Amino acid sequence: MLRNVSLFSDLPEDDLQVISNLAATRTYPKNTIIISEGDDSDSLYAILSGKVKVFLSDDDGREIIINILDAGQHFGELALLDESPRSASVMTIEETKLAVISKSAFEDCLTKNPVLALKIIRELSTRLRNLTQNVKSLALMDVYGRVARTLLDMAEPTGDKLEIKQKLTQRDIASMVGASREMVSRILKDLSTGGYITIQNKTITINEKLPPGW
Amino acid sequence: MLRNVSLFSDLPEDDLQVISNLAATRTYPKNTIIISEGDDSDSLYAILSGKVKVFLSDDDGREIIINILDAGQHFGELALLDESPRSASVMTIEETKLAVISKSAFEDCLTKNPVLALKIIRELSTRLRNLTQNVKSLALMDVYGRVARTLLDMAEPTGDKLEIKQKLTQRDIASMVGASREMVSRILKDLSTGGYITIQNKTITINEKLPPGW
DNA sequence: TGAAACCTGTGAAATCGTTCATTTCGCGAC
DNA sequence: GTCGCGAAATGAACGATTTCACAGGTTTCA
Repeated sequence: MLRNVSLFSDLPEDDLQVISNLAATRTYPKNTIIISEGDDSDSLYAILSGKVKVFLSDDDGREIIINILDAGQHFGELALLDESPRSASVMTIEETKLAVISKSAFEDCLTKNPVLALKIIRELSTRLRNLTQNVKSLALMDVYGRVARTLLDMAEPTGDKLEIKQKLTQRDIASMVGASREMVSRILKDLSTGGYITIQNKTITINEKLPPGW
Repeated sequence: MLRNVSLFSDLPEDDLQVISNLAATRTYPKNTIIISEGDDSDSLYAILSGKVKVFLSDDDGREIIINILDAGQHFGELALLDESPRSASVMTIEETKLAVISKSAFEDCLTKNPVLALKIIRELSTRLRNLTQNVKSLALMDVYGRVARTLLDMAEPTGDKLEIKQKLTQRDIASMVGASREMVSRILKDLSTGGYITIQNKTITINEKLPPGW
């Protein structure tokens, strides 16, 4: 089952076996915190099923979501690569089954498989790019633009439309773009009445016609 | 001279020699663009002397600075690791001497020195952490807080005070925190009259007494 | 099924930050 | 010295966004 985790997908069978033997499988209910920013734990988690959000929060409980991950993806490798405290928090957003991989097991594997290092580099790179774009839009775009960008980012082609599979509440979107829930409500309404998006049963579809500047 | 670049500091002599031979050394005047976001060039640059800023900008010319680098540091490795277009722009902020290293030379070196891969991973990790913090403050803090955080981040202990070596204009700070120059002006004044910082000859010193919440 | 919890829509007021306009300051070039 | 120019200060107007308040909906789950 670890074979379906992208990070391990082309690892030799025996290494995977080793990891697999050392990994614990656990199931967490919805809304459970797996990692808290600042902790100095050092496990790597692979998502076998379910969904989690990676986020940052301040003392007032305001939060910003920087990623939503699901089956086949993994998280927690950063603390393990550079031995620093957790840089973000992770919480399940539905019941989630995780494989917990210890630092030592992973390190063994890393030294034996140089390919894995490359894969990690590749991955850190894309995360760096995403975060960079995130900084850019937070610093340079208004809320309207950020919502637009986020919707486009999450949309996948389905038929001849772009559709956002993920069911998101306005609160979720607000946390992703760093804005208030009310603002998102008003913007979604604007986009909706403008004919740019269609919302049915919490699923957002982006129509052909795009607002100026998209 | 490449030996002083942190990335290469513990590379075997002969590998360094190879890179050194293949690298071109160039000197750029102040305010020269080395890399533009979106380009698909793929060189790695090591700073031999001088200083550059890594930034993102939008069509209106507004910009956000995500990093300032100087001698011994390097940039441009991302495009080289994952073959994507440049994720940010880089411009000299004073006369700067750079070693330009080709993709192939670097890749050779990377496959021959697994240590280098680890070093890169380590480095990407810290950049990821920094950017993550950046997103956090852009999303959750007000301008006042972001200026404060940025000043603290840049300060180094000198004597019994914290001092910011780097001479920064208000415009620079504004671009680093994603705010208007005027706002920074007002905030610096507040911090100054509050006795929290002292500005002499464009050098900012942070005093013991810290505003609430720091 | 019914209550609690959560999501959504929307107006009005308040707040934060930008933009604009103008003045002043500091400094290097000549 | 002083001219010229970018940097900095500052008030005022404007604009974007948040906050608050409240009124339905919808989902969840005991």
